[in-house]
Amino acid sequence: MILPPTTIKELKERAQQIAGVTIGELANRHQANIPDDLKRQKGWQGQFIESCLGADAGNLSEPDFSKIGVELKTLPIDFSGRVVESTYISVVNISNHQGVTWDNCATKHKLEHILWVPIARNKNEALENSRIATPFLWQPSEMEANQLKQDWEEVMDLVVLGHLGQLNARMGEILQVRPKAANSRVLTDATDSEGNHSQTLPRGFYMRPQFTQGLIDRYLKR
DNA sequence: AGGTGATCATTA
DNA sequence: TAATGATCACCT
Repeated sequence: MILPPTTIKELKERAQQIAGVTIGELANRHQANIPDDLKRQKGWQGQFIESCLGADAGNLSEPDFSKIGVELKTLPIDFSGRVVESTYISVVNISNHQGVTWDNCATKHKLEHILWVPIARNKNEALENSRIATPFLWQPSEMEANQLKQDWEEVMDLVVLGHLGQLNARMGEILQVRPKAANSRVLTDATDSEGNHSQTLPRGFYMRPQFTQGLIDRYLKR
């Protein structure tokens, strides 16, 4: 176990130490085994980087580095710097949203300060050849923060009104809503538009690749 | 069951 | 081929 960083500076220094390193080299340093692929261990890279940097929030709905309020996100890119996937942020609270506002929700807290760890890989190439690019700390600008809030509130307004059928992945400029469950048969409790109990597929908030591509372009390129 | 970490796989 | 919908592993 690696102790959690107690300052932003300490986290920065740790992040800098993995810049440019391949997953294979990092696994050697930590005497960790690398899976053959991610088909059955989709979160392996993210959890591996977490353990390397000392994330301590476990599966609490709080930022990974609890003492300094920083969330860690690995960001898959290809070797030309293209973002290849969306970024999961948090669950959409469908069944227990009473009293939850943008300002007190876990989604906002996670988005307030993120350490992005871009990891480049070629599809169909061994995971050990993935290479960590330069990690960077990011905080939303005022405009970005406003847009994030708007995206979140549009979704939660539908949830509060019980208009769950209107939730879809086309909503949202930065954040979108997509299924987040073990499979499509999983159900979570909900309330429909007439106030009756119902059930629906659990959803999560994801950052659109177009947005994270903008971050990569800003931070990783000149 | 519902969070965390996400990527896979099919559709449009 | 980008985007949507589906899925996998681990943890509490």
